[in-house]
Amino acid sequence: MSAARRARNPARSNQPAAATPLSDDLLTENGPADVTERAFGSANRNRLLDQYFATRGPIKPGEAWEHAYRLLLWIDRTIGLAHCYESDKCQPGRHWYPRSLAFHGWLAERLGSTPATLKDDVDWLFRNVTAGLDALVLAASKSTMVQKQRAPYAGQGFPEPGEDPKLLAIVHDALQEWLPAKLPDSVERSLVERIQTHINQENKRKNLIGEGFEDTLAAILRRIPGLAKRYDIRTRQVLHEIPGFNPVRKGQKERKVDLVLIRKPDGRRTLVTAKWSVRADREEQFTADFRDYSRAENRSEDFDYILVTNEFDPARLKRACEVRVENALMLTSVVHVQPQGPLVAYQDAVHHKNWSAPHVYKHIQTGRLTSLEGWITNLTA
DNA sequence: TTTCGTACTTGTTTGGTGAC
DNA sequence: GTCACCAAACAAGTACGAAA
Repeated sequence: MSAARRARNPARSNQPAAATPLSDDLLTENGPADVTERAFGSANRNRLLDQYFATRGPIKPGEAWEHAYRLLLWIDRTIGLAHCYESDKCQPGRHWYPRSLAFHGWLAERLGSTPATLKDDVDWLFRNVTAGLDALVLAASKSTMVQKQRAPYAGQGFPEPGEDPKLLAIVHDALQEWLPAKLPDSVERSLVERIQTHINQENKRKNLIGEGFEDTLAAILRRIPGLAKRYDIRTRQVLHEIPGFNPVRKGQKERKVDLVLIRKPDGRRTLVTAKWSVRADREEQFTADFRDYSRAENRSEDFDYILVTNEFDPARLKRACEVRVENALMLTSVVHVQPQGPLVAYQDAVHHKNWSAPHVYKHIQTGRLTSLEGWITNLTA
């Protein structure tokens, strides 16, 4: 990467970067001054992570999962419970609803919260990313630039941004008994815009969970006493920039590793694939990545290949623990943010011999499926 | 500097199969 | 009929690199 490009994309330099200021045009009088144009981008994520940890001091291995959940775990708005599985299967009456209830209650207790207030104790990163974004989006629709763009069409009845007659009808229908009079048009538009912005922001969460999970893990590891001194910790590292790996052949695509830990005393390399959740297509990717890493390795030395995940599905966890390459387990370790979570969720299924849950229970017992705490403790040993 | 295409991440939606 | 499990298509956003 050129120096000029690195300057334009400070996040890729692995160095904390200052937030990019917004143009004045997008700021309201009361608008946020510190919201970046790339609110979900690396620079803003790391700025917020620094802010989150600024008052918290060093982290003990046993606290790592709490920080991961406080930062990233969210409440599924359709059921009001902590998200642990696909939304459709968690709806009331379906088989993951009681499991979501169990997990929600357990988590509230463990975080010193209550089932009612847990929503305020998790999802810190997303709530802070979007805190100013709502105002920003609403301000953008009224900015001088927008007024200028609409000027040639003034008075021709063009729809205003955010007009949604159906949504408005729902609001009116629900509130007609309590509304003394029709709301002014400007109030109606503002209300609809705020509702739409609120819903749209939720759709952006997945973008924070992706690289945000990698950044959160790195931020936690760097704050474990002694770990940052002992390991070189890098996120989204190009494979050939890791000691002992060849560059890709000409014409082939560069490989990046989600998280890399290089032990300073002996150069032992730990390649981490961080996936908040797992799907079948991503499982295939684990194997493809591992084969590429193995082919590129040029020291003839072992390296560790670790999956860190928050997947709750027992079948997917089981497969991750058991996937083999050339008659050996492919993953050195499978790390779950907090294995007690899945166990609490599907305790009803751990004795069902034909399901995957008992296998997951066994993998946890044997240490094949370990916790964030267990993995970090092992790193510091 | 801006625009566009591509690659990548995530969760959601939809639909299917097989066991019980 | 219910549930676990599987798979593909999709949606939304970030980031990179090339071209204009």
